[in-house]
Amino acid sequence: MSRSTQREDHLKALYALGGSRDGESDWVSTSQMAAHLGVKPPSVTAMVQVLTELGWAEHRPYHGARLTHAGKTLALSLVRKHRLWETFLVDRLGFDWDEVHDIAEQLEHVDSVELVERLDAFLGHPTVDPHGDPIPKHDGTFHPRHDAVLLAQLEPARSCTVTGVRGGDDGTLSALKKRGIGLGSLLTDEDISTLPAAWLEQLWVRPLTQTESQEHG
Amino acid sequence: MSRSTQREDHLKALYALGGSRDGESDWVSTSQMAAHLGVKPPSVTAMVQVLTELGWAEHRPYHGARLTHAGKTLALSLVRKHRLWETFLVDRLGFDWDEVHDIAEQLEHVDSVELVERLDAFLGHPTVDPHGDPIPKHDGTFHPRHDAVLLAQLEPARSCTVTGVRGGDDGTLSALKKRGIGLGSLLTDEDISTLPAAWLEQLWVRPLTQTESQEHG
DNA sequence: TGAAAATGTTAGGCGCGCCTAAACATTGTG
DNA sequence: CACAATGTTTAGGCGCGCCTAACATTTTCA
Repeated sequence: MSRSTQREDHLKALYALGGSRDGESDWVSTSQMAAHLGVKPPSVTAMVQVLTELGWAEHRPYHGARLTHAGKTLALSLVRKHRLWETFLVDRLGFDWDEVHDIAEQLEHVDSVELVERLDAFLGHPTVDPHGDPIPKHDGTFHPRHDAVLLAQLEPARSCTVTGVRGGDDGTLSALKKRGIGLGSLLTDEDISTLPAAWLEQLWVRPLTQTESQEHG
Repeated sequence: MSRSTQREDHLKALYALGGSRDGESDWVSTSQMAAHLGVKPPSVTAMVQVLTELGWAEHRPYHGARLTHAGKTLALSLVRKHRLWETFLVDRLGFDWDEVHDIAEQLEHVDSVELVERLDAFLGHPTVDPHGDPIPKHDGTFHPRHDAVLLAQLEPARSCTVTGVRGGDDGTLSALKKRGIGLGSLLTDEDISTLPAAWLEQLWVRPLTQTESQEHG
């Protein structure tokens, strides 16, 4: 039962840095986690040992740490909470998508299963959050992005729509907002060539089908 | 700027136990606060000293503590947050009024002025929470209960409507719910005589006007 | 009034999560 | 194969918020 905000944050870091794929999570170094969490490596080592005792992670000294199945389940429930709250903040309270991360970070640590489920229902069981990231279901399953590729991998001379933003630090998000780019935005071939190169690796997009391309002229 | 959940909780306790009246707050003993917070008196003494250094309370050793003006303002903003979240939980998420206290307790510590103001607007600037307690405005002002008296002080043979519940521990609230009593419930003279005596000191009610009495037969 | 009871504060210790400094492993290179 | 460079863990210390035990003050009432 022992949770606490810090444990949860370390768990999330472990998931964010190594747990994305199906099946086994990847090994993550303590310094990676430390950088991600804004903390020094020894602090992470200590916390990872706690997570290990709780059965949520395993730790191979000098090699790294990774989530157990139980840890991954828990991490997914945190991601779920985070993304539901972000959806609430943007869809219902009218925040911009670049303002909500820090607030959701705090809200996600509120401890009440009932609250999450009611929030989910209130929002109409959304499947993606305002950044286009999929929202895990209560049972931990979720649909990874389908159809989507990173802009950098898009075949040349192809238009697309924006379906998500990777990473999602507030700086990038507000820069995108300034250029009028949001979820669902249409990017033509010419648009794309004017974008900062860094964004090519950050924007998830779905190529337009033939029909769609014609609709948009 | 230094806040933290514990400081906030002690501030709220100080307000709840002594700060209700207009003008000066009452002196509150450390053991009263300790009982209220589920903590031992020495812990309160220590925290009260911190609050004093921050300018939010003053402490007369062996006599008690009370809020400064600044402390009261801060406490009111916490009360505001708490009651807005309770309103959200009941009105929007469909919780019963006896289920929301603990959750609101956590939500109220989320730190974002913008969030509170947007929530307030989203809820339509409510003036009372689901327990009938007034919600302070952003500037700290609020309308204390008007027209309302405790049931125990109601003149005999008078019907009334329920406008609030004092204290509001979950036990009482769920007992009230079981008897079908909520905000706005009509209590006739006969109804009242069947209620547990303890409730007479807990229910805020507004006596029915002559006209209203006739409408209800 | 003045001793006993009740109440409040100070002293000292503990767990948590963080830090720095120092010791230790791992890896790559001469 | 030794050794330097890099990365990781252990050792030891700190602040916060809590505790118990010991000490101080106020209140009560014989």
